[in-house]
Amino acid sequence: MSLKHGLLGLLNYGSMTGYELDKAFKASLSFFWQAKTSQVYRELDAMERRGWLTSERIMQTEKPNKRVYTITDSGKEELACWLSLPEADIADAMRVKSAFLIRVFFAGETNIEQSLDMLRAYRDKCLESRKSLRAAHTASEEYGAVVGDKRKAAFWELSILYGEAFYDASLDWAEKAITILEDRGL
Amino acid sequence: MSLKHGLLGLLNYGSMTGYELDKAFKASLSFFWQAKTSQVYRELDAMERRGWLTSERIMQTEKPNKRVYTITDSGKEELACWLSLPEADIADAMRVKSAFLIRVFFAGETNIEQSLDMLRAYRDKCLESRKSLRAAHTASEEYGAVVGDKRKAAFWELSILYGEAFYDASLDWAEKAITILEDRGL
DNA sequence: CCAGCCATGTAACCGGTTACATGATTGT
DNA sequence: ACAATCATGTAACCGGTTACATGGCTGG
Repeated sequence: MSLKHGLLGLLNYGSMTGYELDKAFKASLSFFWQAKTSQVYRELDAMERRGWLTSERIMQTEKPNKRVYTITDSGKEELACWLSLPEADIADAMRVKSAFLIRVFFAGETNIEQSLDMLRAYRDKCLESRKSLRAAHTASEEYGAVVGDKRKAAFWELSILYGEAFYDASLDWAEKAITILEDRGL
Repeated sequence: MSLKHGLLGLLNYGSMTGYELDKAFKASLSFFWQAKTSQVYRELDAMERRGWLTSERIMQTEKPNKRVYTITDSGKEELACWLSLPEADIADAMRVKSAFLIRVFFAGETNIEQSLDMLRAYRDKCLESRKSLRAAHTASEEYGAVVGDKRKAAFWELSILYGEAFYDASLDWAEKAITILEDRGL
């Protein structure tokens, strides 16, 4: 149930509308978790029913009406509880799912050009993602300095560092894989 | 739809029962994709309805009756088609989902000991997974030599190499993160 | 005697995806 | 003129998880 807890974490920084939350989620957590706008609204509803949030409808004339969500004490408790789940649950949280690697596993069924194309496309995507993370990194450093909370900033940095390490490793692998296939003529 | 295609790929090596497929899936593809036994049976049903498979019930007296699945030409076509999807879909296949990283992102809300415990537990799990992949690697090398298909064996190796690179990078990151937090006293 | 393997599934539920609907304001 | 931004959702569907049901044979 990570989407709910991701949203709780963001709302813990301050009250927001569903629209703003959706954008905040996509701007910060989308590297580790993806959610469609329609799902965000549905989850907010469910969270309010559980008493983790309250919402207030605000009428506007110039713009569409909006609904501002605020985390409750019960929601803060739930967040704290989720953040301190024991180590046992970490194995679950670590799990990798990659359709790409299933394709690699079965790529022996395709021809040489096809498998090399696939790997080259993967390498290019990794390069692209790596570049956009570099931008995110500098943006986060500046933001961290503004906010002034060194502890929070340190963890934001760490999560970005993870992403960089991940893409660097993926890139190295892709380049090595391409070289191996080219050299062996497979 | 990776589970369906993973199962197709395995059935393409030879006909099997649902039970055997489930075990084969868990033995080979479970690093990149996880599926419960009950889901495997459900997917096999759906795949048969689509005409990708046929099944034959085999009565046994000493053991429970079984049902052997065989890939059809239409299923082989579908597999080939999936394996040659264009680069556009690779971005989708690359996507990372990690509840653990959401926890890291919000770990600034918890205390020092809690966040260090979390990172140490993560590091330990990585070490464990890394060790079991080393075993899988040697097993795959031996199996590859027996099968004799160098091309297939090369891709099995590559997918395991990916896993090793992934866990090595995760481990390095975790150790670095622990050092940073300890040094800065955060 | 009990654990574990063999072998099949069903039912309910939850979470994620796709497609659709509305409609005013602001900037190029 | 056209796209983007603001702002809300609904409905149907698909994929993954949890819990449950059955039952004989084999090895420690």
